[in-house]
Amino acid sequence: MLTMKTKYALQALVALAAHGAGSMTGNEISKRENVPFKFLELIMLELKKHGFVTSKKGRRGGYELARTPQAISIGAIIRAMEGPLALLPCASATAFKPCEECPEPQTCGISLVMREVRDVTAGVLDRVTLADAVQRSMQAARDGSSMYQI
Amino acid sequence: MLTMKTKYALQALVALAAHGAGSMTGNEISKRENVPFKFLELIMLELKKHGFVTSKKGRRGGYELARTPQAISIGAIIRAMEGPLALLPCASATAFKPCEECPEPQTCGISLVMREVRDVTAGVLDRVTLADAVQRSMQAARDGSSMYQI
DNA sequence: TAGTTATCCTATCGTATTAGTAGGATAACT
DNA sequence: AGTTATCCTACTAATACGATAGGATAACTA
Repeated sequence: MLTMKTKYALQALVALAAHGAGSMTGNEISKRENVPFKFLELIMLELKKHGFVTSKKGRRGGYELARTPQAISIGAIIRAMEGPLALLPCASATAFKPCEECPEPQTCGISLVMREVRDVTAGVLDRVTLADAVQRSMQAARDGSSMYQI
Repeated sequence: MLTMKTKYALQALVALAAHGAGSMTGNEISKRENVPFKFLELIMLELKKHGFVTSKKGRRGGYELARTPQAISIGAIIRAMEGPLALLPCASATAFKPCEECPEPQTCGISLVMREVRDVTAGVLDRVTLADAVQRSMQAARDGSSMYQI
């Protein structure tokens, strides 16, 4: 399970992506996404340090995506906030660490299974971007509302 | 990331599967898998309550798989020890729970992405069994040793 | 039947993480 | 100068994690 921090980060970035060009203030994001304002501030700070957003202080300030929504993958966000995607350190591509109790890390069956899980997980998360998330959301809204339009 | 408890549980069950027919004592599993004995006891108790192993007390006692290794999936073990496989409650098939802050849970882009991740993750973990893990391990050992036999 | 061996069960504990909250410093705009 | 927004550090209550401890109970053996 993802932490609330990571979930809020995803919500904030998707909100910025959906908002299009221009910036949003912390207050706007907080209200739109129902995220506690002061907590959101910490998260935006972290997102800025990781290079996902830029910010401007003072009047007419706010946050903006540092890159296009097509260039930011969900996987990159989760990795930055949460750490590796893999279920075990010995199955991680980006942060591999053998289990010290494992006599044969190369032939450990559990590790082999977890590497397969990691590959399919990363396969989705590194391919899907903020733009995709926004688009899927709009598509689902269209599909849902069409039920009542027939 | 899985907790140590879940990882130890997987190690213990794979050890039992690899051991074949008959039982292993907590001591044997603990030594073979380098898991602290008293911690392992708690884990085996939990695995028993979840129906993965049976146990016998006293001399010639020990733990045994309750079903064949082919009939126990890695996913079932992880779910029992750790909870749902999904990254968010709103993306879980077995423990779905909408985000209370989400105005439109059906059309949330993040949720849609996470449901896709859940599906591919469960696709692997619910398909792969203890028997598969043991077999993959043996296969990897063969492949590895053959490098030195050419 | 006494002793040994193994699981069963409850309690405890130090550390780290999580999910925030608080309060002021700093920068930018009017 | 005043307002508005981000920046930064510190703090905190609650929970989870990774064990450890100690005795109760059941089963087998001599």
